This record gives sequence, C-alpha cells and structure tokens, in this order.
Amino acid sequence: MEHHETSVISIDQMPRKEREFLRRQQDILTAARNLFGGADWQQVTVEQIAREAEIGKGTVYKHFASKEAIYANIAISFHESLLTKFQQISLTQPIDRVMHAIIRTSFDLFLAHPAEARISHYCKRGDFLEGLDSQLQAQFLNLEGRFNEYIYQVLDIGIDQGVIPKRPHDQLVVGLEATFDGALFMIWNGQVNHLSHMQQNEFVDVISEFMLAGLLGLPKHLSENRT
Amino acid sequence: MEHHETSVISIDQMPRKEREFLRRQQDILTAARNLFGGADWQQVTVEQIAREAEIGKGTVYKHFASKEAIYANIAISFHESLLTKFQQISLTQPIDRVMHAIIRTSFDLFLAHPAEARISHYCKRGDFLEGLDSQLQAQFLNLEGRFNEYIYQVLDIGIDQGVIPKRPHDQLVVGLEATFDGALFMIWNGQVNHLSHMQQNEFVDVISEFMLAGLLGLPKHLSENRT
DNA sequence: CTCAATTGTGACCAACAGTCACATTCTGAC
DNA sequence: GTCAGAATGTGACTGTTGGTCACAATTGAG
Repeated sequence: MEHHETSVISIDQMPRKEREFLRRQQDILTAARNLFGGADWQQVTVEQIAREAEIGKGTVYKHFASKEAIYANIAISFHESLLTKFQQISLTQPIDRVMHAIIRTSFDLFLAHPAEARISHYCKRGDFLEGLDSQLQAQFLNLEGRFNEYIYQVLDIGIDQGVIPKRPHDQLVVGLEATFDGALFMIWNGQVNHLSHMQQNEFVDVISEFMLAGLLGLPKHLSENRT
Repeated sequence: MEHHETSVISIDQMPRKEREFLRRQQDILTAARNLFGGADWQQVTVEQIAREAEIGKGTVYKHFASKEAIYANIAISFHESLLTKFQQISLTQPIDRVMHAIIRTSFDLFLAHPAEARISHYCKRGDFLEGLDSQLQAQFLNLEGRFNEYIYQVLDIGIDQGVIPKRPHDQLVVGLEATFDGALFMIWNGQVNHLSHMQQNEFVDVISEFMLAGLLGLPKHLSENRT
C-alpha cells in the first residue's frame, strides 16, 4: 500500500521529522477518504479535509500540489489493491472461470469502496491526467502497464485453449473495460433499482454474463460491415 | 409559466414580445452549444455564454433557472433527435442487423455532436436530475419511457424469432447501455488512440461486435454462480 | 399619454481552490 | 545551552464563478 518508490531507506530509518511528515500526509488522505464517503464527494472542500485532519488549509498544500493530486493518490492506492486481488486468483481453473473471477473481484471491490471507486473513475478523465505533475503521471502509466500485463497474460491462456477468439489484445479488452466502466456509472447514478427494477446483485450478475458472452462470442475477425 | 396555452397557439400567432423571448432563449442555447464545442466544456462560464449571445448575464437567468437547466435543455433536444433517427431504421431486416443499425446510429450521432453528447452524458448523473425543476424532470422521464418503448419492441421481435434469448427486458438492455456509455467515456478521455492503439472507427466496430455478441450470447437464464 | 407588467442588466454576494507572508518547530553546529 | 536557518504549519487573502437583486428599459392596453 505504501509507496516504496521514493528510496531504499525504510520508514523507521528516516529522521523523526520526515516520518511525522509522511504520517501527516496519510492523515490527510484518510480524512479525505472519510469525507468522500459522504453523499456528494465532489462537494467536499479542501477546508473540510483540513478540519477533518485537524490541520490548517495551507498545510494541505504543503503535501499536495492540488486537490486533484489528493484524488490521484487515492485512486492509485485503490488500484494497487485491486491488482493485488487479481494476482490472488488461481490461473489453473478454466479460463472462463478466471475471467468471471476477475470481473466479480472488480465489482466487489468497487462496490465495497464506493468513495475510492468513484474517485478512481473521475481520475480516468483525459484532461485530469494532463493537469498532474509528471511524478503522478508516471505512477498512473506504470499501473496501467501492470494491469495490461496481467490481463493480457490471462487472455493468452484463453486464446491458447481456443476459448477466447484470437484477436489483438486491444480488441479483446476494450469491450470489457467499457462495459465495466459503464456499469459502475449506472450503479452510481441510481439507474439500477430505479430505471430498471433490478437489485444491485442481480445487476452485477447480468453484466458479468454479458461481458463474458461479449468476449467469448466475438467473431474471429473484425468484419467489414460499416454503415 | 402562468397561463400556458402554448400548445394550440403556433409561434406566428404569439405576441411579438413573446416570440422575441423565445427567440432569445434559442439564442442562448445556440451560444452555449457553440462554446461547449470548444476544448473543455465544463469550463465555459455563464458570463461567456451571455457575451456570446450578446446579452447580459442576468438575462440568462430570466430564461434558465440555473446553468444545469441549460445543460438539460441541450441534452433533451439531443436525445429527441436520436430517437427520431432510431425510428427511421427499417424493422423488416434481420433483427441483428437492426440492433447493429441502432448501435451504429447512436455512435455516429454522438461522435458527430461531441458537445451535445458529453452534456447528455453529464445529465445522466443521478444527483443532476434531482437538482432540476419538476418540469424538466418530467421531460427526462418522458424521453426515457419513449426510448424504452422503442427498444423493447425491437427486442421482442428478436425474442420471437429466437435470435435474442428470452429474458426480462431489463436484463437484455443493461449490458448494451453500460457498454455504450463506457465506450463513449473511453473515447472522450482519449483512451482510444492512446491507451490502445486503435483508431476511432475500428474501436466503434469492435465495441459494436462486442455488444451484439454480449446480447445474443447471454445464457437463457441467469445462472447462480455467485462468488 | 400613462401606467403596470414584462424583460434586460451588471454590480454585488457567497463559496471555494489556491497563494503567501509570517509563525512555529526542529536540527545540528558550536 | 543556544542560535541560525531550514522545514513545516497557518489562516487571512485573492481570483474566479454561479447565482441574486434592485433598478432600468421596453412594451402595449386603456
């Protein structure tokens, strides 16, 4: 969970002041996470975060260049924990079970941590990344690479077994990603339970089946039936 | 809002002053649409819209209760035009061709009018609807009902023909909706062309295939394989 | 022409992200 | 111990923007 990227030195060896500084940084993130759990996370102000963390507003900006940098940190650590969960999935079972497990694991984590999940979604916005300092940008790219590495490996197993159509990785992944993002969007907007009269669990089950059917049922080649 | 006999009276029969008022309302919407076409539509200010429409800022609020009401009006008229396009699709061709046409038509329209499309997406947010006056809320509900009516009719044809699995309408639609929303989200965030090295057209083709495969390939019944 | 109602206006207000000059605390050299 | 200066903390302040309001201008009926 902690970012060990900074150096080889472990936390205990740091000067006391520096440790305090890092602890305070975590305090801010924790305070932010708590507040974002409320009704409308977008309306949480930096001043509220500062009060919750029992520090001054200016101090927040000693730790984070902007409010968005706070979002970014939360999103990154959340995605780290998702990747960790992925890597605990056994790859020896049938590949469609693996895919199903990946999908369910994702939904379960996102639904168990709505605040972090929504912020992660927000951080995917293209213009969001551009406004970040290069250090955070690099962390996002790194994370993306590791996710791709993992999922491509799983897809390759399925392709070898002839269960998943042999197509470029890109083409296999985009449908899954789009459906997952869109489904979360629907849940967060209360379109589930209201628009359609489905319960959340049923909704997730149906979406999971849809994603699997879409992946396994893709034609072997991109057809040329443009309008 | 007092005596609304607008229904029977055509525009030409209205008092000059009232016509002027409506024309000005359209001016504001047009100005807004123009500005939203720029780089970051969220950053367009009410003052900019007022300047573009060559009126005072206060005047904007004589026509629209809030900035969000402007968004809502744009989203509604955009969806009306989408529904119109749907109804021009011939229902006599094979049902998978009809579904494909619906999907392509949607993508084409959304990609041809990015500003309106993004605003429509924004207006789907749950908390957005709640902040609207009841008149606009009713318009959204009405629109939603007409979309469902149309798509359910198409699905029923497919079910009768045995092409689409016999499942509740809800369950058939959610996957399509989620994938479509998510795909647009990906396009707007520059994840297409960058993250995956796909061109937009190819991306839309792949997503369309995925949606069709997901719909047609759903198991006949919701399976009980919860984790 | 007169007057009341409708429509237009921009100065003004509140809220909030971000800044900065200054205060406080820590560290290490002497 | 103490003192300099670096690191960290702070809240008053700024700029921006969505929304309000008291007043001005225009209209049209009598």
